Amino acid sequence: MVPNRLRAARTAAKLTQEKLGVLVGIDESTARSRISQYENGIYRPDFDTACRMARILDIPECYLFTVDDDFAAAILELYHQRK
Amino acid sequence: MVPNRLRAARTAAKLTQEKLGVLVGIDESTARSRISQYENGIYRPDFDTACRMARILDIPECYLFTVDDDFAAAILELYHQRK
DNA sequence: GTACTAAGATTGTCTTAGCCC
DNA sequence: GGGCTAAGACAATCTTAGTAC
Repeated sequence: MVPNRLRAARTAAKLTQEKLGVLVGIDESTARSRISQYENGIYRPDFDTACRMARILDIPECYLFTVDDDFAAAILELYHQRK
Repeated sequence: MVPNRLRAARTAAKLTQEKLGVLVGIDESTARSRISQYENGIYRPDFDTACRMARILDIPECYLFTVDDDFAAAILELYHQRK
């Protein structure tokens, strides 16, 4: 997962790290720590967790795995066109 | 990573599991085992390995992380349009 | 030759318990 | 409140060695 994509999508959704973590099913005692580790590139979530985050943030899961910024933007467009 | 996406892209590229593994920098003594484990969903590669595989297979890395088949096809189209 | 798998070795993430602003 | 991080606990992957077709 690309750490910056997660942070960008979370702040766009106006959620705190803890709120996002709890919404995807992480225990509230560890949600803050884990999301922070993901956004700072210390650790990577497993694919299922990434998919749940994408669902909450209303983005396609593959957006979180796109390195190129322009291609990432194009994917978001494609996603909203199809909704 | 979605195991079937990797297998589909590898067979489309007409590579054996071992050949793909070696091309992405995995030692030839373990390449066969690891790619097999990835394609059968036993283990998941780390993101860097997935990106190197995508590069060899000429697909966007995010294609390997797209669950929906139709959206995956659309991403491939988008990728080839932009090349 | 090609693909698959069990199990110990290895490397990763997760939780806990704090910290700073 | 919101975000970040060190370190031990824990769970994942990787390598080895071998099987099956």
